[in-house]
Amino acid sequence: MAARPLYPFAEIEARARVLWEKEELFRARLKGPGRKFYALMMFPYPSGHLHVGHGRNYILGDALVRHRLTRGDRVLSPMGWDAFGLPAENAAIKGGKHPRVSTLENIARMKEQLRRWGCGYDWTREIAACHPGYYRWTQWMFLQLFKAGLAYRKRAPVNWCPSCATVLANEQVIDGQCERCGTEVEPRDLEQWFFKITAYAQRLLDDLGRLDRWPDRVVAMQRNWIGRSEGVELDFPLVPGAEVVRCFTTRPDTLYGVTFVAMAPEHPLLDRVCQGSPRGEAIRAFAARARRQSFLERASADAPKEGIDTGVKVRTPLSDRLVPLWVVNYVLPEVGTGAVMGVPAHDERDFAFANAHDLPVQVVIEPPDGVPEGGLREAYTGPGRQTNSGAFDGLPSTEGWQRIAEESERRGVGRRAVTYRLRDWLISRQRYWGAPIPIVSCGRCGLVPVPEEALPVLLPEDVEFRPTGESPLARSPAFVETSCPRCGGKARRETDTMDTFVDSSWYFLRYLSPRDETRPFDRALVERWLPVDQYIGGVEHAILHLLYARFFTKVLHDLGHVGFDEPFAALFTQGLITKTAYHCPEHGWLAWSPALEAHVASGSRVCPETTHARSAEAPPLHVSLHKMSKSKGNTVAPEPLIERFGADAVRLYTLFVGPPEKEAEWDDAAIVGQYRFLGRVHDLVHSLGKPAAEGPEARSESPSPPLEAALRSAHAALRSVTEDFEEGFHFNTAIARLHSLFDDVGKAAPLARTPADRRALAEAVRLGVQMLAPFAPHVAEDLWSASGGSGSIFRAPWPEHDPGLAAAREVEIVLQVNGRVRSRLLVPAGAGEEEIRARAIADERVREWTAGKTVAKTIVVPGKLVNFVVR
RNA sequence: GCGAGAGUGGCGGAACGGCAGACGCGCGGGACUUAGGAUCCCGUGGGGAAACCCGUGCAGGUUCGAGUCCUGCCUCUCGCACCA
Repeated sequence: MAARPLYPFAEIEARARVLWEKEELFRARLKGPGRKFYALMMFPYPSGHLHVGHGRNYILGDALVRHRLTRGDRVLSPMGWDAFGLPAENAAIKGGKHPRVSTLENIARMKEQLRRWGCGYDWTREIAACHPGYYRWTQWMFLQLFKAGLAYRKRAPVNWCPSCATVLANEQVIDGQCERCGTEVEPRDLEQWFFKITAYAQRLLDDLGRLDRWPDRVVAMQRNWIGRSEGVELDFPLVPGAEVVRCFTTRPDTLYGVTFVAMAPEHPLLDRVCQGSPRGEAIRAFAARARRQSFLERASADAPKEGIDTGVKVRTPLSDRLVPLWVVNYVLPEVGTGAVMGVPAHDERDFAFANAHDLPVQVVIEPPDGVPEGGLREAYTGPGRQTNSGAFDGLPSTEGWQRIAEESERRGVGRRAVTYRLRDWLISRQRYWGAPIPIVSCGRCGLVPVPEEALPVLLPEDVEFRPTGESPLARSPAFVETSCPRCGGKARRETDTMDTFVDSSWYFLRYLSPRDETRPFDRALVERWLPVDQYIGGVEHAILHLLYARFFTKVLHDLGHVGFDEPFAALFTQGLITKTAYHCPEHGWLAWSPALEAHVASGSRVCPETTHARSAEAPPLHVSLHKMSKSKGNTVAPEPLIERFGADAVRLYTLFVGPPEKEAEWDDAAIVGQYRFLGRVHDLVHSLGKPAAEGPEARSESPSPPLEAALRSAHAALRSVTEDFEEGFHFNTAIARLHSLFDDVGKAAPLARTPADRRALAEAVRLGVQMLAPFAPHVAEDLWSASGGSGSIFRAPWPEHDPGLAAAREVEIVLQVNGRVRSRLLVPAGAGEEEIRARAIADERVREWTAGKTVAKTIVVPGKLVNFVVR
């Protein structure tokens, strides 16, 4: 039974939507007077339904955009769809619809959701990554990188997800599992396409320093991810032999402590080593076994450190000793040079390995407390004085570091080097629903790029979606068989598609000219509108998407396509919305339902899925907070809430739930508070109606104290709410102020008697409604016209606060004795120190507390407090 | 281990070094109702009859005054991680 609504939000919201559409409120004016403001919200993947967690992003951005509109800025707030990707294809495999069909349906549904939330965009600029008019230019981007030598193909050990039947980028592997389906990832050697993002590692790192309007957290994560380390490459010659094993180290100061050298089982010198060793076969067998382990297994901290002594020796540079060469599982081919020098005394891993395999420990950095009796019990990794280090003895290790690096360079046995953790970006996917890589493979000409004028390379419609490890495109002869653009001979198309992160690495450029069929973007417009003034999105994209978009922008800059090299001037990452999720060891994640919630609230920890007799021993429910996700069944759909409380109340609650950069726990029940508030405001403003025409006395006379107080409250609120829009976006406190303001106004309203009173009241109401508008835009339109405003409230300029009114007329001074509040005093706002002191001393309560004691000191903070220090 | 952040009522959360707990939920009481899980009003950190006292993860420190600043811990969250 639907209770009668507190106010007719359904009609009000429908009317407001019509007004905004008629007014074309969000239509961007790309040229003309006024400051430009490019507000960008990360475009969503069209999964089918937005939940309230997504809403936080869009509502925050919408409030910001609406505020900017009232500031007279030329706002560009576009929206689009990150529409390629695995889920649509997986759905097709399950026997459903073609990915194109399901994607378009999802887009339509989600667009309507955004509309119902009241989020406004310039829909004339809508883009979808799966549209040929878009992916044509994604392919164009690929060609630019290819021509610049930044896209290349190579056989490489890659992360393979057996369930999704595709390779994954390093970034898509979480704890050794596929980020999408959770299946354990396997290592495989495959021909793959890469973007050479490592060529930009240093610049991506350096330019982080310019991103002063990005969250520190995100900058730190990117820095971490790029993972620069400075060190020295040292050459260890095989003895006998001409080859050298090259080791990268960040601790050249420990060179004299090397007691073995360890290399990865994938190391290119492995064959050569096996030939020179009587144990060749055993080494080969060990290496083959180690290679089958996943990188995760080998790289995890508690994995057993296995290795085999090759019997081959290498000569250490400078220190000139013969040490054994080992092949070990814990050295990875992709890191550094794929070989490390082993210094058990000063490296924890080497210490553990040396202990397990009886290798000597040679101390070369003196710990501050000396070496304990009986040798080191653990590796000493701190700084100290060089010892047992030949000519370098006695130096502090920091200096030893430099001197050994210099000496190795001078003798040609080493060189300073920088390595990065960042790997090249693997962009090929053996899947259908993505942009085809625009390359043709010709027996005579090799890999030939598709000419730009021949783009797009269209995705064929009729393919089978069974995942086999090969792209579905490979099974479409009409797609595969083609002619070489260079020699005209028979050729085959590349059948892999691009990682969807490629699509999203440049979309912010396309919004400026979304329908342009002649070029990817309009340079003149892009130069005028980029970088994005405010980017808003989830912190989950702190590394991947943002790093790739920065990379693309730098590449486009270097190739002369744009004049800037950072795409996003300011970034705001909002915190996740979490909700309690229920998990049962037997039944997995249980979909949330009111019944389940009640079940758990009743104190039961027994899984409700188990209804039969043995339910007493049924597995218990685990209840914990989780990010909203479909797989955990704890998503909250906005529709029922909008139905019951209206979009404005849901918006207010979403913003009110906590500071936007922090995680917040969703609670449906708490929305009612915002709903009640809006109901009160609605009734209040409608009961006051339109202000009558003022006589001259309304201006000249001053309002009575309660009305003046309400007006002062409005101006004070305006000052602080305006500040919230300038930085931080802490709309939770802004909304709290509006609660208080309308409370004050509601109490003062019945006391209005004179024309001056009514004028003050009308102004307080008008300011309150204007401040409310960005957060609760629909009802604000209604209140605007009910209180005499004309046209859309978003066409009215954001008000300026009156500093005289925003400051209180009287202030309360706290009177302390020894730091404890004992009394209070009301003084005029501008009261000076002497006046306050005199009145404070005269205060009766103060006299009681200071009686018989000596006042040692009196602190007076005008406008704040007086503190008497007594003994 | 490295990096970032957070610990405040029953809950979400407020507090330029200056009245701790704004605002909201919940809860208690009342009003209005045939009725209420609607709405409105009042109350709501703990102790105490009161005066007052105690309270912001723990231990110190600076200060007239510390949730806030400093030192050292503890716990939790997030990111990275045998990274050579």
